[in-house]
Amino acid sequence: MADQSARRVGRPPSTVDGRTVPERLLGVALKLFAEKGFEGTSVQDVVAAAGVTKGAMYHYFGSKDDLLYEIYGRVLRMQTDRLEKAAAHEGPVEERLHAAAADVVVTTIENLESTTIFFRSLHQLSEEKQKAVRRERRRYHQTFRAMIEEGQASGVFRDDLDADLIVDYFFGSVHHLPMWWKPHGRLSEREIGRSFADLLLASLTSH
Amino acid sequence: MADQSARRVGRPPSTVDGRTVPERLLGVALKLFAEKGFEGTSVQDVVAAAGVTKGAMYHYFGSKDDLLYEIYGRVLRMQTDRLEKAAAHEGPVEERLHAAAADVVVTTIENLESTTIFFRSLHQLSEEKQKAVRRERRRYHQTFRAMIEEGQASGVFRDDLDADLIVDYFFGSVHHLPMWWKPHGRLSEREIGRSFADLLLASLTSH
DNA sequence: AGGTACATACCGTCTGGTCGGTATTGAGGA
DNA sequence: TCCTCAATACCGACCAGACGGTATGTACCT
Repeated sequence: MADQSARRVGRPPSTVDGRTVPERLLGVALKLFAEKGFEGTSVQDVVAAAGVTKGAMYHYFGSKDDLLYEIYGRVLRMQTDRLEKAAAHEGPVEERLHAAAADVVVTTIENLESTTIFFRSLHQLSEEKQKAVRRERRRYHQTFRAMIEEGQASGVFRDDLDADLIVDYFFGSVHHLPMWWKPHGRLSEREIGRSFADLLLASLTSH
Repeated sequence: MADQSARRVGRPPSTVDGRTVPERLLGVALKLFAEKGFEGTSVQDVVAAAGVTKGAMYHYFGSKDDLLYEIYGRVLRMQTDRLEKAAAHEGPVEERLHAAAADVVVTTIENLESTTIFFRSLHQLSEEKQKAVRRERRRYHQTFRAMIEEGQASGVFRDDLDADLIVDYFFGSVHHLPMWWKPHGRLSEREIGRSFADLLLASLTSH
C-alpha cells in the first residue's frame, strides 16, 4: 500500500538518459573511489564527473560518507539477495554450496570496483555506519556458514574444522580478487568461479 | 667490506630507549596508519606521537609517502626472508608447503597492523613505488608457487588447477586475516595457521 | 503559495611540504 | 691543545592550496 499518488510538489528531478542525479552521483563515485580511493577523491571531483555542483550532491546526500555508505548498501543487497536464492535451491548440499561459491566469485568479479572500495575504504566510514555494514555482512556470512554446517552434520563434509573459520578462509580468497584479477587474464570469471568452488569443496570433502 | 670506519661527522642521532628518531617515526606511523588509515593520519599526528617536529621527519623521509613505503619494505623483507628459509628446508614437499603456509599465517597475525596497512593503503603510493612493492611481492609469490609446482610435477598434488591461481586463492585468505581475526578469539595464531595449512593441503591432495 | 531541485559563492580549517636557523659533534690543521 | 670548518640533526614558523561543508538564491513545477 505504498502511497503511489504521493503529494508530489516542486520541480521534478532532472534525468540524463534515464538516470537521475543521485544515481549518476553514485555511479561516478563508484568509479572514482575505486580508481583513486575514497580520501583521494574530493567531493568536487565527484560532482564534476557527474556534471552537477556540490549543491546538488548535498541536497541528496548528507555527507561524503553517505555516498560511500550507499555504495556499500547496493553491493550488499545484491550479493545477499543472490546468495539467499542460491542457498534456497534444491539438491544435495555439496552441489548447492558449489553453486553458491562459484556464483559469488562471478558476481564479485563482475562488480570488481565495488569490492575494491568495500575492503579498502570500510574504515573511513563513521563507527555507526560501519556497524550497520558489518551487521548486514554477518547475515551474509551466516547464510553461507549454514550450508557448511549442514554438510558437516550430514557427514558429507569434514567436521574437524570450525565452520566460521572455513567461511572466513573462503571469503578471504574471494574478497582479494580485486588485488590480482585482470579483465583479460587467462581465466574467465566462470573458470575462476569453478576453480575456487572446486578448491573449497575439495578441502571439505577430503578425508 | 662495508666501511665501518665511515667518516662520521656531525651530531649523532638522538635516541630514546635505544630507538633513533627515524625508528620511532616508523613505529608510530605503523600504529597510526593501521588505526586511522594513511590519509586519515596527518604528518602532524605522526611527528607529535613520535615526540619530534616535522623538521625531523622531513630530514629523514622525503615525503609522507616514503614513510608508508618504508613500512612496506620492512614487512616484505621479513616475510620473504622467512618464506625462503622455510622453502629451503628438507623433507617432502607437502610437509614443506604445510610448514610454510602455517608460518605465514602466524607471522601475518603477529604483524597484523602491517598487513592491515598493506592491503588498505597500497594504492596511495606513487606509481613507481607501487611497482617496486609489487616486484618484491611477486618474488614472494613465485617462491611459494614453486613448491606447489614441485608437488604437481611429482604427482603428490592435483595438477588440473593453475598453480598461480592456488597461490592467489590461499594468500587471499591470509591477507584477509586483519578483517576478522581478533586477539582473544577462540583460536590462537598457531591453530589458525594449522587449520589454514590443512585446508590448503586438503584441497591439493584430494583426488 | 509553497515545496523541490538544484547553482553559486563562500568560509574556516587543515594539510603536506619548505626554509632558515641553531645546537652539537668529529676531523684536521697549527 | 685549541680552534676552525663542515656536516649532521633537528626545531619552529610559515605558506599556498585544497578540502568538506553551508548559506543563500532562484528556476521550476503542482
